[in-house]
Amino acid sequence: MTDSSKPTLLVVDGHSLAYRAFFALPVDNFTTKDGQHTNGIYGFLSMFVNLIKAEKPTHLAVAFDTSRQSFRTREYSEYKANRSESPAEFKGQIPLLQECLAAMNVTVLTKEDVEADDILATLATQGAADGFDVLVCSGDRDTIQLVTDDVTLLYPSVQGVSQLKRYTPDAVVEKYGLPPENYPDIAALVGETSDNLPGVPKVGEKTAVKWLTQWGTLDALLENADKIGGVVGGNLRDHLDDVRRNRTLNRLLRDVELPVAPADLAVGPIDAEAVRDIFARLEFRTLLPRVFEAAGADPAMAVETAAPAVPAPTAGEPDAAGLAEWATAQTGEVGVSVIVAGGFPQRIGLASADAAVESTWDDDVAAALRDWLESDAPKVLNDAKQQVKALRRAGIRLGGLVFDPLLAGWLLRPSFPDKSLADLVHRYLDEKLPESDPAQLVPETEGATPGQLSWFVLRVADALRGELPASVARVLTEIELPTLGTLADMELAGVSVSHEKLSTFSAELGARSDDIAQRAFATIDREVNLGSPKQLQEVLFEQLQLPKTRKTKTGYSTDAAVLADLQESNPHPFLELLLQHREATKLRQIIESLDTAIAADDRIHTTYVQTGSQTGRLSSTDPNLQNIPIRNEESRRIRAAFEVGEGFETLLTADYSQIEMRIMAHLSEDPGLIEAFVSGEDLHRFVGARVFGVDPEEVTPAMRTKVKAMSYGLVYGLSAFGLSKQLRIEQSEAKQLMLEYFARFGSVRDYLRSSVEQARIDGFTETIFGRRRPFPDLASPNRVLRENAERAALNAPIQGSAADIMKIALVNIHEEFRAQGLRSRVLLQIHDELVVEVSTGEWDAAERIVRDRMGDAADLTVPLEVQIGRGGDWDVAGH
DNA sequence: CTCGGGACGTA
DNA sequence: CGTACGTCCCGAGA
Repeated sequence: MTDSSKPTLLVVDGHSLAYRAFFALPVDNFTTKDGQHTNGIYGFLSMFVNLIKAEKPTHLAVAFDTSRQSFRTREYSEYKANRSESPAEFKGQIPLLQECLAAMNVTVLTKEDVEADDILATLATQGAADGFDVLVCSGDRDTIQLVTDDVTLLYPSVQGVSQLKRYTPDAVVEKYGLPPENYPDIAALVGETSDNLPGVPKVGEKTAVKWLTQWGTLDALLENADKIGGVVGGNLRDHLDDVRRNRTLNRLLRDVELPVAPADLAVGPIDAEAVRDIFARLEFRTLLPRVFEAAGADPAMAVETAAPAVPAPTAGEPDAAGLAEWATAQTGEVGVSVIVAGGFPQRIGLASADAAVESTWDDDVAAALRDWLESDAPKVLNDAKQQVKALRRAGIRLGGLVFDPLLAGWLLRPSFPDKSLADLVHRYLDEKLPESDPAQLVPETEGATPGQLSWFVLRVADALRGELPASVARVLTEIELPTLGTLADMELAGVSVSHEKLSTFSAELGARSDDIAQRAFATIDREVNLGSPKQLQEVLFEQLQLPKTRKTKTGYSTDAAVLADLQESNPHPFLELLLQHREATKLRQIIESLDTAIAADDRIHTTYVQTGSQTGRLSSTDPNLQNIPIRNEESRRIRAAFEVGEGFETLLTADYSQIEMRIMAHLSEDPGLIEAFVSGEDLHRFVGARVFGVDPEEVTPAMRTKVKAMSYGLVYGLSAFGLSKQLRIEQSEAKQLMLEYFARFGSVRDYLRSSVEQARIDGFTETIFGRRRPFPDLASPNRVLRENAERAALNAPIQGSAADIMKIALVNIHEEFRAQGLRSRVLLQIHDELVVEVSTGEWDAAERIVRDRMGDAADLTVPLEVQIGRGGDWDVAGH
């Protein structure tokens, strides 16, 4: 037991423990979707938090080796020379582990020319002298020499890093028969295979201990080596130098110069935001609460963030007139927070830099504030869309929205969208937003009031503005904020969907999938759950003995591509039926989820997540209307259920043709590609003619398919391997195709190469309009990670520019419809397509506006071509 | 009950 | 060994 009155210093050898974890944990279970291996990090941290929870250290440090070179390798070049190079998969984890520790506010120590254990020895020695109870945690047996009454060693057992054995002086004596300070003598005699330090042949621990007990010290033993008989005595005499060398090398340095003393290592509060970020990157989920728990278990490690330096102003509660008076008197920006309940405003709070007011929302407040809310007076709202929607339901169209911290935060860091004001307050103000605990009936802490929220919103906005590069600030002001208002209207409008059409189709599919299932069961003489990949694997690979397919984390793949391959090589009726069953049930699921999403107004109101992608695209949820099937004839019946609403004349669909290839032509300035688009010829026919050296009319469908796949693949960073797989052609042919392609469109290759190179230099990519996306992994030593980043970086400016263009077009169309007093409205955006509900008599005007505003949304070196369709439902309109 | 994985729909 | 998303179901673990 440690003396509870003394502070406890815990020092850990990060390298050796992470290395053990690396081999103990299966890498398959610890790889991020990007391919970063995390088993060493996970295993170390898991052990580490358990250790903190159990030992509750007051002071803490983790030491790492800097390299394999140290003073020991200089003294004895063979030192550790038998160790194979540690795998690259492990090395790449060390910087990330150090990042985790930094986020947890744990001091990380390294020093050139010494090993981690020397740092531990130094800290342990100083700590004991300074009155600490010291815990040393290392996987290197040499640290046994550090054990004293004040220093306890925690050593991982053979079971792995989760079990730690405690070495006190008594425990050392019990295990080795000698006190800790003699352990290096034993080790010097026996040798240490893992350090490539050979000892005396045939001498093990037993003999070493016997000798040392007999002679008292190693020196005495070595001096009297000639008195020892037998073969082992001879061996000892032959290896005296080895033993002396071993003893020199296994003595840990206790006087390494360090930038810190034990007292400087006091455990501090963890940086909750940073921990969340790095853990999210590493895809650690279960570990996150454990870290917080371990941190919370000790007040010294508690997650705490400073209270605001200046407390939030107490919000006044004037009456409706007073509220309006306060608002109109403001000359600067005003923070606004509308508390929404059931889709309508419930409370509203306003704040300036030093004052706040708030009120419950009622008709009087709405009437009093309407003019100001609708005016251009500058306002800042966080996550404004839902508040804008609530106000519109209450008959007020918010004006003067100049900033939204949530959007700004996403533009700065699209890979970690901060989800709430609290996240933003923490990250950008380093303060804690007062929040009441919803789990408590009577909350201990008061949450911020609407007026105070608004005050925080304003301050976060200021902090964010300071970080936004000018080009990104323009994207916010000119693209994102106007888009926000447009999306609010689109969501409120919703799209009319026929319950009848859906339910008829669903019933058909239900009957069909049951029938298919029965027939499938008949072919294998038993019933299984066709929706269970696990049960399917049993059927396919055990019962039917089909050849094993692509490996997955949990076994072998049974996806559609794999099943199609199997059907070709090993035909079996079950395979075809399974595919049909998948198709029918998938469609049915989509239909059912759409059906349940139809609201009381017979329309579906999706939610567009403006911060939902890393490239600048929107995403759509509850339900997702951006993935409604279209690829086969039957699935289009789903689109047919999306109808023009009552009181409107028709649906209009408008989509950009080949917008990404056009952006590629613009960015690469490739003369051939530009000519293709300017000529107005079918793109793939034109490209095919160039690549295959024939006239455009001689391009066969097969040739067209190939160049089409090639062109689209370019935008994604497709390899020859991928191209060959997709086209089911030889890799050599795919390679040849790429060579021919680039021979004719060389600037495309130049552009793609240089854009990734520029991103490597800048650390980010940029769209035509200045939207940025950071790519830290372009510099990663991990090849998988780096190459993934390269493909994403290749794609980001193209996909992102397309997203920018569509947003600009969408906003312009929406605003022109309103400016011209049309009832027609945009309902849906599906990345490069818009669905518009056209009011009676407005077709010509609407069609012209859509075509023009999509066509002139960006000024590229190639024209933006738009295809328009018309019909009473989405299926017809989309043709 | 939550969570990860597999599968699959779209651009 | 092709970018960007969201949703469903299953099965494992709490």
